[in-house]
Amino acid sequence: MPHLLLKDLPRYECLLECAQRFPQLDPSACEVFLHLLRAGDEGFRVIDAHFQAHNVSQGRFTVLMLLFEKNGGEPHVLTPAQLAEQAGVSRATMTGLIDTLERDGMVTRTPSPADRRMLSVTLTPRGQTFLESMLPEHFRRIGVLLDSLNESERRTLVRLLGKIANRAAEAFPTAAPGQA
Amino acid sequence: MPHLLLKDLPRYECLLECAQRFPQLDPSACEVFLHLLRAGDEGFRVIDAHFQAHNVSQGRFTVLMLLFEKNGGEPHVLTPAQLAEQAGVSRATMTGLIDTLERDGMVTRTPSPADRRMLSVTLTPRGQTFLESMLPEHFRRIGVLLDSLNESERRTLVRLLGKIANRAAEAFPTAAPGQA
DNA sequence: AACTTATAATCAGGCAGCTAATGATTAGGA
DNA sequence: TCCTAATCATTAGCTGCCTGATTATAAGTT
Repeated sequence: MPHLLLKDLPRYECLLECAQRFPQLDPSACEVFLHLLRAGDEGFRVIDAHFQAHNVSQGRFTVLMLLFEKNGGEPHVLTPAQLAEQAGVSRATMTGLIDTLERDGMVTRTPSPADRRMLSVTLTPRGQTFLESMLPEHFRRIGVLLDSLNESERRTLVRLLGKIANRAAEAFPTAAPGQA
Repeated sequence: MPHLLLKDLPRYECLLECAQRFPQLDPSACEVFLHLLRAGDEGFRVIDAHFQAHNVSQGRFTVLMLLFEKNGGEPHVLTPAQLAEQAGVSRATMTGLIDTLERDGMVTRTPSPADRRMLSVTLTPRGQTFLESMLPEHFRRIGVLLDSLNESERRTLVRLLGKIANRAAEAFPTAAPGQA
């Protein structure tokens, strides 16, 4: 599941040595890249452990959050296709996610009166309660992960991470975006 | 496969609104966290597309790299257990990875003369050639991803990402470390 | 009405990682 | 020597995600 399958990152000297053999290797770029994957993996591991304790996967959690009724907003009723689009997964995957969530009583499928091909997916009261019970710890964990960075460092991090993500999307656009 | 299943990150105002309902939610921490997962996912997507073009998974690539003979180093012959340890996967998973790599002629298993329970896994010439042919593009992609950051920004990023990873490992240690 | 095209949701099958259980071998202790 | 415990690799079966094919419905064309 993790993106980086390495217990320990290679030392910088090792990157330098490797760069002699492969002139394309930019040691400081590789170092940043490895740190990025590791930090992402570690952060994900922390929240995923909490997910597993509540018997929910990242995918199912995302679906619940997309359906979650915010403070005074409308009920957020979406079709499987809309959910798949916003979650960035294929419709087939979304079918499976909704299957599990429906079996667990978190969401319900209701046929659409206008178009019989379509369904509406709604969060049940049980799903609402579930989220409200687990979200505090979820947010607490994220807060702990970042509590050693001050506001200035956080702004810097957001800016630099944004640069990398934008560069990735621009230089290597996605070939087949999910379900175009 | 990605860690973050969201096409678009929530707006900051949305985090602020949510924070009114959940006092544990630290908006700037959440923003950094979302950016971290997204940047990690995007970076991984870029190198994984290259892996797929060469019919290799992240796991198999890691095994090949662990066995890769550096400039003048020794041949890097390892047992499946050592590979699993260094790659951070279970031994069962490593068995499967080696199965595939051996079927493709990238590595060989040889019985250990000293201890008949053990094997040695070795990179074949074909595996060596394979790595040498794909690594330049691999490193090139990492260079492109980071080419909009100067050296100062890279050092900052390494430092801040390191802080997060260390905080994660320290505040939320892994419960069952692979195969202890 | 009949035909074609597009779209919604689903089904079938695959792959990568995991845990738990198994068989073979080694090491240590009485 | 024999018994027990530990270790190595493997197998079997699970989950979560994926792609590609399938079925039902809708909409446009003639």
